[in-house]
Amino acid sequence: MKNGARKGKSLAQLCVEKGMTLTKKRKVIINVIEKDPGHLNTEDVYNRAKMEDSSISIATVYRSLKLMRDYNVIDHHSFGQEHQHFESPMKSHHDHFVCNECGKITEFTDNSLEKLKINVARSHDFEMHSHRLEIYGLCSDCSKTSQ
Amino acid sequence: MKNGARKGKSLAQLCVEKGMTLTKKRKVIINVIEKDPGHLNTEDVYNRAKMEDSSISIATVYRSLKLMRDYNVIDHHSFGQEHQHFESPMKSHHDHFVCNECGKITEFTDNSLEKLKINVARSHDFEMHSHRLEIYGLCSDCSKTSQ
DNA sequence: TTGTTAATTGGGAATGAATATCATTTTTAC
DNA sequence: GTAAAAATGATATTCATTCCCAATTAACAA
Repeated sequence: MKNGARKGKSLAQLCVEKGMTLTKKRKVIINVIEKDPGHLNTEDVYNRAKMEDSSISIATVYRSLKLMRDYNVIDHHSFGQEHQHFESPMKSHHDHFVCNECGKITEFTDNSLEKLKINVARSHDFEMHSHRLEIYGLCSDCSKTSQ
Repeated sequence: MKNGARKGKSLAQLCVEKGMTLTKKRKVIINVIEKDPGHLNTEDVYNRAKMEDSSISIATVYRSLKLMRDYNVIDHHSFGQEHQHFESPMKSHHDHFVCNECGKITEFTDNSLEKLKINVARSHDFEMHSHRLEIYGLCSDCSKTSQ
């Protein structure tokens, strides 16, 4: 399976395989992304990267993230009106719950949903490369307190 | 059903029901959205609205769209890095294919997919208000020519 | 190593969509 | 009609993202 094959490889390895030059700055950025299991926006990545290398520029962060996006080694999302978020594709594919109340983003996976997506694309003669599903509403915490 | 109940009502009616003031300018904007069956971005709406009322300002278009969004009488999307798109919710819910090559956005509906989304949200104790699914890849035209 | 060339970078300017401001106009409620 | 509230137009502002260019670093043949 696609994601299975990726597991075990570091983000750095993936970047090299795709032909990206691994500079010092990029290593720092990659490191930041790999360390964090959640969703990071560009500002987050920048702030954390600066802790390791204070000379790093926001432009480099933007460029590197864009590059990794283009090379398909990281996933990016833009939830609603929010800024772009990035996450390492090391983990297998998942979708998101976005809470309209507290803004919390939770991941979930559902195999039958994944299969259905593939079927739907196929039946519409669409060659699927990627997909994303976001479900908006109230997370369990917020739906309790709003009663 | 939710969308079924909406069918037949005009966007203008919906706005009034929700408590929005129906000004001349807003009528023009509503008219533009209702006329177009597809996806409009803010610039599109502005350009078309100006044909009916040349005095209309882009600020008013932004304000009106934002208002209608907040009142849940129109749907908005931001596909990938693209700008926001709007569409009338008169039509029943649908998802989108987004072609990475030509940028074309196609709608599709799949009932079993819809049901599955509901089930998944329920089983994760998430109170679903809305959802969106986008499938990225190559449309049938582009996947042919790229061979 | 060293030199040469290409790629990367830092910092600040530029871009562009979206929002805020405020004086003026239109709506609404009476 | 009139007064208060809401909406509008024009423009300024914000803010994430990208561009620009000189300086730095990487790649690699000799």
